[in-house]
Amino acid sequence: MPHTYEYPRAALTVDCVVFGFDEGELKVLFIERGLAPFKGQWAIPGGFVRVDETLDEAARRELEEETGLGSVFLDQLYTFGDVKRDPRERVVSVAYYALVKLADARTRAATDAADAQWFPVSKPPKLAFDHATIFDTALARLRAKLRYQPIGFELLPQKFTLSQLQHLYEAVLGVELDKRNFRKKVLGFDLLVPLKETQMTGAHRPAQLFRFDPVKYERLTKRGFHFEI
Amino acid sequence: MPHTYEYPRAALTVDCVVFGFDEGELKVLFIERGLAPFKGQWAIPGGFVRVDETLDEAARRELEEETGLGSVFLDQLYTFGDVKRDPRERVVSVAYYALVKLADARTRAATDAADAQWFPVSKPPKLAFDHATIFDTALARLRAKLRYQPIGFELLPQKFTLSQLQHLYEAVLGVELDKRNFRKKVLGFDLLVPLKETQMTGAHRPAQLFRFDPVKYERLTKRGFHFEI
DNA sequence: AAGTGTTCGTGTAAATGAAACACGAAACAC
DNA sequence: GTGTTTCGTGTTTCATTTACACGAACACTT
Repeated sequence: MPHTYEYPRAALTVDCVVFGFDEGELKVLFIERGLAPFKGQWAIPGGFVRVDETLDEAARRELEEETGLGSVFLDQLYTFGDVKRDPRERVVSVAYYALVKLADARTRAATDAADAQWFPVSKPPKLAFDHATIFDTALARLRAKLRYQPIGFELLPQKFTLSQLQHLYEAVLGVELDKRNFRKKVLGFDLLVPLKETQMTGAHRPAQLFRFDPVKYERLTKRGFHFEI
Repeated sequence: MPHTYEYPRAALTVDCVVFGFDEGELKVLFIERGLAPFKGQWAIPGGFVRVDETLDEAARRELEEETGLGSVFLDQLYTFGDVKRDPRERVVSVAYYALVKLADARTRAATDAADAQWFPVSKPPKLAFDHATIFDTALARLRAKLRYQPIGFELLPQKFTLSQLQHLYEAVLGVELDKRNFRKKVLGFDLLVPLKETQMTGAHRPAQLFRFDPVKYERLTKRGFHFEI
């Protein structure tokens, strides 16, 4: 069923830069293109926006279709509209970034799509289209937001220890943090609730588990509160 | 000349929230719609993206066409893609915000388009489409960015005094700032160069004029420097 | 020429927040 | 029960931020 318009129209896509935290380092998910152009090269998962879905819905749908990942943190990043970014025709892409609780999801959707693969953000493959630019933008945004918004938890299991959280920050931001000061600061925000469980891994004292409380966060943001690590 | 595609496509527009600083308060420019839908209501200036221009180019072109404003600071804001945001058909809008040196431009393009008008941001008119949401988003973004990026100058004349800058910050952020601390901090960034001129207005000691040095700013950002008011 | 009104430009002390730092507690392995 | 490993906690020092007042420069009035 063809569709006709008076003036030419750009195609509209969403692309989604998916981040996960695994083995102590930040990873990003790319998929291998099966079709030309850039056949065989790696790319950011994404696809066309349908006329009856919002941009957010399109991003979630594509993510689910291409990677099997559902219910992740999703945030709009930037819209890329260079005229020649796709060699075939004019394509404008609304880019998102997603944060995945990899440790929770791994069992199910380890790498659902056979052609999807996790890469350390420090060693991305050569990417198709302008996807290297999109990836760079997403990584910069993630690092910036991690400092002043409590989104680190989105990369950890629902129950996590303060050490895990600290290691996440250290790995993503590339800095060393003082243990006592870090705990003082994070707990001072009153966003984490201690659980009645502890985590035992290895031959040492068990660690207190926490979870993030989004309700408390909502309340605080309305009172103009400022998170910063 | 009709254009036909296999699947239906959304129309793509850019909208541009234009801010200016005048009479000690932050203003925003809206234009009155001459056509249905929302005929007679106020709206954010904008229009369709052509297939042979980037999004930034489209935003600048529309701004020039509808308001006569050229060479302004322009930054992408967010992309709005709700399915029903335009009652006629699916329209996705890439929103920008612009900062205008009103005092410089006033003589020429006071309000070039007869149907354009400046409103205090505290008293916007009823707006067409979802433009109230876009405006709110833009204002929030401007206030946030003003704190941690040196963009305040974009709303002032090229040559300005520190008092003018302070009043701008106070008006936009809605806070009172200490004069001595403000000057200490701003000059400490080493982004402003004192000119060999002073500004004489009224019967009192003349004020030193400064200009913003974008080159210095570039150099500093590459060294991971952090601006904050 | 002297006096008045107004904004400009400047330094220091107090208070607050950030950074540095070390050791006992709890679990498991042997 | 001894050894090994990570967990959990306070205080002091240093740096940054806040609070605050008065002489200087000019125009205008008398």
